[in-house]
Amino acid sequence: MTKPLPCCPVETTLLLIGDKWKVMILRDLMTGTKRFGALRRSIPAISQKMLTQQLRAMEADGLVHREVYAEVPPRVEYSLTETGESLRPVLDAMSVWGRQYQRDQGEGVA
Amino acid sequence: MTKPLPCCPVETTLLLIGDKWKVMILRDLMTGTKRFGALRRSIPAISQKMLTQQLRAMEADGLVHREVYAEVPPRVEYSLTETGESLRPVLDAMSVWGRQYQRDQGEGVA
DNA sequence: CAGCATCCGTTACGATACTG
DNA sequence: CAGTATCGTAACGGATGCTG
Repeated sequence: MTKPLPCCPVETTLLLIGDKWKVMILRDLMTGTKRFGALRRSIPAISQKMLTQQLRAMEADGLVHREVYAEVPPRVEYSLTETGESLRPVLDAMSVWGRQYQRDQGEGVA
Repeated sequence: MTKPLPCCPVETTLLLIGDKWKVMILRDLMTGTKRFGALRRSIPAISQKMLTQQLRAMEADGLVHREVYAEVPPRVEYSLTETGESLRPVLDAMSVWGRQYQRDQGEGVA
């Protein structure tokens, strides 16, 4: 057990998606199955290490499905599991709030 | 500007509440105004430094209101701003999902 | 192409001590 | 009571090089 032991549901959720990269990966996979390289390209500035790491974590958490094709050159496709899909409302709520917040406060930000 | 520059609304939200401590503080303040010491006592294992730090950040972000009473002994009360209050649906969504997730994964958290 | 192992700098965080 | 300041460690995360 490497997890810092959540005490409430909110924290559970946060442990699973409360990460800059994870939400971006999720957002990306929300639009459909993607290859490793595609994810990497579509997420600016993410290192390969981080991408692998986060994907593995999310796979272990049952949010992401990893399909490995034994071909040459190798191909690995990532997609959301049902559980991962079920996060959509949560991410939407965050997105809606974030947008509203930016309108409220982010006016002065150039 | 210390913020890592968010590119999408989801990330904006995450930057503001995507933190173990912040959600706990928010949850706490959702039930009403609380003093510094009360917050500290109600949040297990948080260091005083972290509490101050997070509260200041949230204050700067306009989520939390800080009321200082010039008395002896000093008293400082924290409460949610309207913006902070508006996070309730988001936290609720996270809470609902987290609870469902725990049930799905059969994680019997003692 | 996808991924792992290693090194290594930066930052986060906790513990502690001091102040109004 | 509610902080601030300092310090040392631990973890995070990026860059690079090697493999199937």
